[in-house]
Amino acid sequence: MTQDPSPARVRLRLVFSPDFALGPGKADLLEGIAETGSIAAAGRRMGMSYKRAWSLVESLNAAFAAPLVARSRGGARGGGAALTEMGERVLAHYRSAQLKAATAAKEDVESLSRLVRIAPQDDQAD
Amino acid sequence: MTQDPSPARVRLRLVFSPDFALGPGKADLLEGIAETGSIAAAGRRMGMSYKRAWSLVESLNAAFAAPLVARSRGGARGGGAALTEMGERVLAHYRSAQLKAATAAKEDVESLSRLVRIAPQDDQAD
DNA sequence: AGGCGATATGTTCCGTCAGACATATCGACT
DNA sequence: AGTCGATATGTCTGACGGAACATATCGCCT
Repeated sequence: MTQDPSPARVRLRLVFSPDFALGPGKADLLEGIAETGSIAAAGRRMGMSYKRAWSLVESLNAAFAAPLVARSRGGARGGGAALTEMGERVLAHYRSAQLKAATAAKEDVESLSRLVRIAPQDDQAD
Repeated sequence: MTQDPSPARVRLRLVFSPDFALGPGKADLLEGIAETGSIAAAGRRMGMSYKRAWSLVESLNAAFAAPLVARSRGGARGGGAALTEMGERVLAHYRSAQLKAATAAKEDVESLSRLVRIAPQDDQAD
């Protein structure tokens, strides 16, 4: 009883300035880069064009005190990208914030989900 | 010391389905309707076209088990709109979720804000 | 009856953003 | 030297969304 089919996903967006915000998109991209070691691969994995992935990395690197993603060109396997220490820290903090926020809001979100007409959701797009 | 100029605003977006989500925009609109008693006035107040405000109300009313906004046409002052009991509940739950989430994520968000290059923000648009 | 002010709804137009293509460049390795 | 695979960057075009504009409708009040 009291089934919880899908209490709605909670998306957290941190708005630092009118020109820069950190949300699920950039966070997932950072995670993808950490795991694949490549901007292109991370982008492909989440169905994003290389161009878009690259521009997101640009804005991330420009927004923080130090670059989050270290890129290298050429070489044996063409090149690659990896998170810097700063990148790891930013990602970790975002994930932490996300988890804490979702946990804290859980009660209210579940209440809201019960008021929604239906709410069928399958994949976790974006 | 340790001034907290602007630890970034936390925006909460509740995604119920691929077709419907509840975020700051709709929440503020609901609040505006509750305060002004009019869709048009609420829209104007937040620099939004009447058409857009109206369509947001449409989607809100369609998404929940019962309408959130009761509208009336004609009459002494032309008509108006007000939140239903369901509307009040939804708004209250969203505000509560927002507050709890922001509080829970405060630590991490402040840490992130300290890592950002600058972060000047003035008004609270959108 | 006519006016007023707000809801209701359609149409048109335009700026923006994202995707698709197209290259250029780099550097270790064979 | 040439290949390979990834980063780096520019151009163009189509789709989407929002703004602007235009009406229609409703119902209390004067």
